[in-house]
Amino acid sequence: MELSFSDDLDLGLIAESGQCFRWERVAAYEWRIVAFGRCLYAAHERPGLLRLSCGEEEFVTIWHDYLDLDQNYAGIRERIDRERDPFLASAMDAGKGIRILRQDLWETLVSFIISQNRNIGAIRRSIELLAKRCGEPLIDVRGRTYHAFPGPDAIAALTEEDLRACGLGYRAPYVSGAARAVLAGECDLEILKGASDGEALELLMRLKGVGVKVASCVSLFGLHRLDAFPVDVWIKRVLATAYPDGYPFEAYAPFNGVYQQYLFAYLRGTNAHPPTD
DNA sequence: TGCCAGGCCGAAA
DNA sequence: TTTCGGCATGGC
Repeated sequence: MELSFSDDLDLGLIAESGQCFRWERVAAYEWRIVAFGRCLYAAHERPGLLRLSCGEEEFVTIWHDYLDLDQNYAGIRERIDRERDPFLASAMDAGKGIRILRQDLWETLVSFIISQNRNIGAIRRSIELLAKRCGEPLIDVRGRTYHAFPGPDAIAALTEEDLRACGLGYRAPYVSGAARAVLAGECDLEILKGASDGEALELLMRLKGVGVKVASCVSLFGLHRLDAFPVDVWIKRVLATAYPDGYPFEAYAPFNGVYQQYLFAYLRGTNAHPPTD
């Protein structure tokens, strides 16, 4: 099907934004996206028009929400006083098209436990190995195999050796522990979804291997708490250099996480853009 | 090859 | 309460 859009939406920027790890570039303007046990091919056909490999029904039930298409990102950008914060203004110009995906909570939790102290390429690799090892094998619309992200039961059933074979290193017991905590109900994903922002952070950090940074990423990308503000080495750097007198968290609420994402993408120097002609 | 990565844990100060 | 060493591994 075709999807016409007028708000921010740049697949390349989203793919490289460090929030998702199962987007694979398959052509200049086309990505293969695995999420919620499905596989979607999405391509920039021309400005304002995507071509999607799914039908209307799957789009409405899955991908519309996944892409957060009910949120107005241009409006979120326009809240910023460009003269007062020229650095963020530049970051937004470069990152126009980024959206915060509504990803599966469990997958997001595991992904960001895996993410600690690793670069994005290595995170992708581990998640793919994990899915191959114990995720359900499926066939996409082009006949290629993909693997659904494994549930807590499948991951809990793996040995530490299995997990280390996915390149998890010392994070293996963290991933295993999270799976067991969810299975046992000690970490209730449904309760997390209904918790306040502060409660969600606190509950997530009860898991071993989940500190404030990972909990913030899970809040932002898995619970869609758009005010969550993950601070990694890149963000720490920009706070010290571009905002030596403090960062205006209060003024930027309740979208601190969205602005953080522009800053992150800007610092990492991603420059993927859809066709403009 | 070395440096670094969407950091966290546990101990020491 | 803050600081700091150690940690597994792979990308660049």
